[in-house]
Amino acid sequence: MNKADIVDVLEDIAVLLELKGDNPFKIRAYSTGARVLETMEADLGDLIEAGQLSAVKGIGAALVEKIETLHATGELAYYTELRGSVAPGLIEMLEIPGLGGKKVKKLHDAIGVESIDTLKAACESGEVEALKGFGKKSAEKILTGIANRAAYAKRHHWWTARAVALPILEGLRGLPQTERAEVAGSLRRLRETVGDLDFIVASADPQPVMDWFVTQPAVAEVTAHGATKSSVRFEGGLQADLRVVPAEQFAFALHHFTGSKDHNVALRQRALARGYSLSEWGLAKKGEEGDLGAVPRSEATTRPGAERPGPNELSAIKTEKGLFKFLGLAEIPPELREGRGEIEAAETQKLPNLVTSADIRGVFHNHTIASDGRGTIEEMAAAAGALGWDYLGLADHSKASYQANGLDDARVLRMIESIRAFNESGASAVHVFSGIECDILPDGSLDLEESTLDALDYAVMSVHSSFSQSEEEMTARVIRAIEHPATTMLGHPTGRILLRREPYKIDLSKVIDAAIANRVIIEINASPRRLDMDWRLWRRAAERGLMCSINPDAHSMEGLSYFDAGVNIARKGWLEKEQVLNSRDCAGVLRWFSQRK
DNA sequence: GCCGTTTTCGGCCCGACTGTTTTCAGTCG
Repeated sequence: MNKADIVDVLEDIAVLLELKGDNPFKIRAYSTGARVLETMEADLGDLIEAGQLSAVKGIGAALVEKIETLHATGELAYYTELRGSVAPGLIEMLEIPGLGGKKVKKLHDAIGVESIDTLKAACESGEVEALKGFGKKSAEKILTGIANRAAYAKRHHWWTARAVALPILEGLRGLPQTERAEVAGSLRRLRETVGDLDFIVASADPQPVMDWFVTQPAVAEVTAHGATKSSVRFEGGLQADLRVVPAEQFAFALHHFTGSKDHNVALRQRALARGYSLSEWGLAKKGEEGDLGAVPRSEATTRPGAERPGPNELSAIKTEKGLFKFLGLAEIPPELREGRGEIEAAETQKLPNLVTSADIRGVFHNHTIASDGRGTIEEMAAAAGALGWDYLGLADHSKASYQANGLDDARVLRMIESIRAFNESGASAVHVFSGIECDILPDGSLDLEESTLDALDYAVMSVHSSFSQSEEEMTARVIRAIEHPATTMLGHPTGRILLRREPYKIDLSKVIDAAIANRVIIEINASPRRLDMDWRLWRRAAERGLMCSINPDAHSMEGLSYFDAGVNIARKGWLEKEQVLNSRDCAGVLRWFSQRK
């Protein structure tokens, strides 16, 4: 069994234990183990062979044994028994807001609820509200939760979430009571999809801010409305939390709610090692004798032996940068806070100098009316000029993409001529490169004649068919295309459509090796629905010499702006300017193209 | 179940909010 499947089993075990009402810390140990395994860079097989799995922090003797058994046999008696002892319908009940392991267990044990259907019936018959610990409101809330289950569980593309968040953020900043306002969470960390929005506001007068937030026209439902925290759900299902804090706590709250959880845990451990307890409230010095962690701050200050950082020490921390500095770290950009080595890098001044949108001088993978785009050469070039770019690459589909009106060899040659004429007309300061998005056919051969490909400035090779090939077939198919001398870059290497279509099966580590060996670029397809290749793979691949191109896959003039989403992914992948081809000027790009040929 | 400059037991992040209670448990992030 591979690593990803083992991660799933460990997560499953945690959920099942929760439903059985097991020790919460044991449950956490399984969740932690799953996360540690998932984010681990080393190869699991190698680690097991070397007997080093137990050296990984968070994986102890019991997990080592279970992971090794799963890796070797694909089965685990403990897991099988556990699954047999919990009604399968209980698991999905956890998706209903307000229901956790204990309440689900109680519903099951006390009134025999075994599925969402029987739960619905029990709410409607009054059985639930009669249960001790539940009441009329609980039953109503559960029914609402069941009715909206699909919308609640849904994640949203980063691009979409940002469009919802920005007007709210602007509104919050415009309120007279607001001193500072930011959006935190996965949106700020630039994750490819976002589950909910977290707004943090600094204000001495929270109530008007709360009231404004819950009465916005886009709000479909108010799920909490407290003194310092409110939660709403917007049309479309996106949920948002607002927290209002005093100005002196803003940096701590912003950091805390930006996450990720793994990053926060690591940073807290670092603070503890230095004698401080870190929370969204701030930093508190731990007492000399005994731990004051559970004591409210107001009491802690009056307790003998309790020490907090002096006023100078604390008031000096007004920004996240100040917080990191206090802990001996360089400022870690939000998009790197994923618990993947950023703290070690910040400690040793080895954080990357991340590529920015301003570094981008042009983009390569874009379509025109020649295939399935909406703009002409002239219109696309003008749009590129408006973005301040030096050049634009046009790469329409090839003929195998029949549904997209792909170009055959003759049409490609005519397109090259049109682009040459456009460049020579002097009508535009933007230089247009002639390219193609050429289909990789099921056997790994290319969809156009070699002489046609040679006449182009560059070629992007992509898979658009036979997605259901085996991993071996797909990997061999793509590598064959990478080895073709006409190949400049590989387009959307997994074919995934976020929240809609799974990636096809492919061994990307082999693909990356082949790309490096053949000096072929892999793109970050910047379409907000793709963001492929995934950010998690870039750091190691680029360190080993893989070149990136950030490509919006624009099918219209507006689509060019997607490059921003691609820059986000490059930043999450620790990429610097030098590792991104389209941060080079025209001459630099031409040099790369000519060296490949 | 994991961990250890508190090292084989006894902790494990912790505070806000809700709904049910009448002082708190459960959920959530």
